Amino acid sequence: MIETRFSIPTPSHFSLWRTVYSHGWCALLPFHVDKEAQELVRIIELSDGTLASSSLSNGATGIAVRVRSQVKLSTDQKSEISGLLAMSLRVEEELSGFYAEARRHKQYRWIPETGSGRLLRAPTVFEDVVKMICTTNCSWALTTVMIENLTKHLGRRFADGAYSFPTPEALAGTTEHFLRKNIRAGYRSPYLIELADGVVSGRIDLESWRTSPLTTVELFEKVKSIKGVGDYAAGNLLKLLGRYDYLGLDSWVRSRYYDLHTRGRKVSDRTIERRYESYGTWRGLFFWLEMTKHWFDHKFPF
DNA sequence: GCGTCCAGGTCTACC
DNA sequence: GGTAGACCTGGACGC
Repeated sequence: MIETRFSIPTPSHFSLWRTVYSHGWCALLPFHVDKEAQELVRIIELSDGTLASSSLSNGATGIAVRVRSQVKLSTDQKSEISGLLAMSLRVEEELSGFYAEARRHKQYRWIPETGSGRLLRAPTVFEDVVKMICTTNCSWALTTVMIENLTKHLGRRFADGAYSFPTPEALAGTTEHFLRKNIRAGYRSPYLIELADGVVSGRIDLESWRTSPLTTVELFEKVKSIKGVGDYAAGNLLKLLGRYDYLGLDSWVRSRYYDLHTRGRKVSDRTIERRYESYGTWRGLFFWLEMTKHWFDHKFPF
């Protein structure tokens, strides 16, 4: 095994572990947090099919990256890995406007101070969409089971025994019966096949969403045109595309809101949305960070 | 041990 | 445009 090391420069107000633990993605394979080594680990599949294992930690000049591969990586391959990791960690996302807005509100000043606000995403939109569909209408425990099954049955095995996330081609090459029986994806199975088929055929261009010229409302409708993606999933996928106009309400976050703001009393979604309207296009990000602030009070980063 | 409910919802048919 | 019912799974809960 050949080891390569490099560093990814980070902007001010960047926190690796606030980003890694920004939501549940770090607990879904191929992402894995090695708490003992204090590293975020994942297998990356490069555009030429090469597999590599990347380990990320805090470094003196940014994110310290350690890559293991079976062949010596070319300059282009190292550059591709660096780009994919930087993109997943939202290193280049412009948040100065968001932080300026946060400083205007006493209750949100902790956000720029802690380097919060960057939401971890997968190297591909395809992976994000598949995972988001697998979070719908089930417990988090079942989501982790479905994603683990997907990677282990349809991903590629690296030398260390870890797996990559399946490609659209790998998913499209299965059957609804296989996904129901082996992945435990249930009624989501035909949705996943249809998504993968659409990507493979070129009918659906998911990767273009990250640089889409569409308005956020238009993009929201486009995301929702994917079978299995409704208001909750589309709202949260937009956050991973850098657009924060939607709250992405689900039962967990509603419950959290009731605990924080209404002493446990249920209120309508419209009431929740009204509370954050004044934060404009950043409202979804303020909302999510407020709902999850307590995670870092108790158990994160280590 | 068994039945029911529900969890980080969505789709379709029907009104 | 609004809503009821169906849809996979698996853990929690009550009996």
